[in-house]
Amino acid sequence: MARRADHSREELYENALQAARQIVEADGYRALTARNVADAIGYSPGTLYNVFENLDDLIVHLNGRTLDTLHDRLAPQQQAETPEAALGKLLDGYLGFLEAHPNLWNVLFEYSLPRGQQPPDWYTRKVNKVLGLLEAALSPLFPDGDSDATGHAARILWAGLHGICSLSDSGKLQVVTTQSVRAMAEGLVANYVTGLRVNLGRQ
Amino acid sequence: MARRADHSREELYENALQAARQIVEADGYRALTARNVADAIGYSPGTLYNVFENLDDLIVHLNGRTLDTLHDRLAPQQQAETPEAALGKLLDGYLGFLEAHPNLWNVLFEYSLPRGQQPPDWYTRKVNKVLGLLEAALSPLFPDGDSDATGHAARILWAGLHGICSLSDSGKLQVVTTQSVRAMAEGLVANYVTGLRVNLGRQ
DNA sequence: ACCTGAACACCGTTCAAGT
DNA sequence: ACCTGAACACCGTTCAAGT
Repeated sequence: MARRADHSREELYENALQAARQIVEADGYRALTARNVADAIGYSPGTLYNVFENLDDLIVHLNGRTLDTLHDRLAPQQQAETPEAALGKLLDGYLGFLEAHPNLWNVLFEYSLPRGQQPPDWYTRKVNKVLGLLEAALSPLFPDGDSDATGHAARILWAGLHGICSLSDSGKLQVVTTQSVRAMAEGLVANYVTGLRVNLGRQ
Repeated sequence: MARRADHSREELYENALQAARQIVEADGYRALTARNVADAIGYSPGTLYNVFENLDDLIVHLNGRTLDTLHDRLAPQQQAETPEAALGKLLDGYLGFLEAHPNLWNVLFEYSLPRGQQPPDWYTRKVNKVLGLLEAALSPLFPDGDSDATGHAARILWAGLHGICSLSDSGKLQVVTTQSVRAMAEGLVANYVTGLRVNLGRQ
């Protein structure tokens, strides 16, 4: 067999990522296998390893695109009078994204690189870009422009919200509470921000 | 081949769960396979399906034991003057458990039942028992004895802390922050509890 | 140079066949 | 009644062989 060159390397990359996305959206994370992606683009499994290092690498690229999509959805809703209002908009956008693309969100967070392995720099940059939106919303609470403290608070709040969303996604929340994800997220944000206001004013 | 009856059904159950625990502690979640457990107890894979419904069922039983261990570690440290002090002790205990048994903790939270499937009642009761410790710590903040509100707050805080621990466990936190898990958890608890105090007093 | 497809070393789960 | 072990339908990944 051999060299078909029906598609350039770039076309293969593009087709594979689009197929991966469709497979995930349609059938979830578990259906995202090398064989399924290869089938969908009409190539053998081996060919994928010509374009991607391995399946992990393909998933990181898919998740990179998901981060871009998420950022583009959240970025426009940035102007708001108060941190509370800005966070409310971001939360709406985030939960809206989760509802629109539950399986993509699931891969984004349920997948993790093998222990000890780090994502590429361009990937980390995309994560920080999304986190930047949260920092911008929180920054008025830190009037001395303490960007370190703002960044820390943003990451704590992000991680906290992630806990709510991920426990809900995996079904672990429904069995111990009747609260909705939205109610819990709003409860967390409201009290955390009040706490920040009070404790920052105090010092 | 055939009936050995070297071990009763109860002994097989016990041996399998102990082997599962050892495999997880030594080599992590991924090493927990039916074949590995069967090997470890000296039986064939098929025998496991005589004792457990399937591998999911075995994992739920393992996680049930982990929940018991966690509860027994957290329960003794219950008397404290303030909610803040009580939460500090619980947090210490929880992070201590995580450090002592990272792989068991990982299975407890990374594993989830197939979509739509619910854990057995006895399992949910164990989860709620641990959550009860958190409720007890928070309850002084709700002087009118509003157990619904206490339960909601406990579950929000628990989910938030879970987000921090799980993002850290999967390596997603280290690449975007230099904060320690403990610092983030303390930051979340401190501000959330301050927020609760202020917002509950206000209404 | 590129692609194939068989191969390797694994999975969870089932079940006919044995004692 | 209990246990085995081969079998089925899958995995990710590699690589000799082909064009």
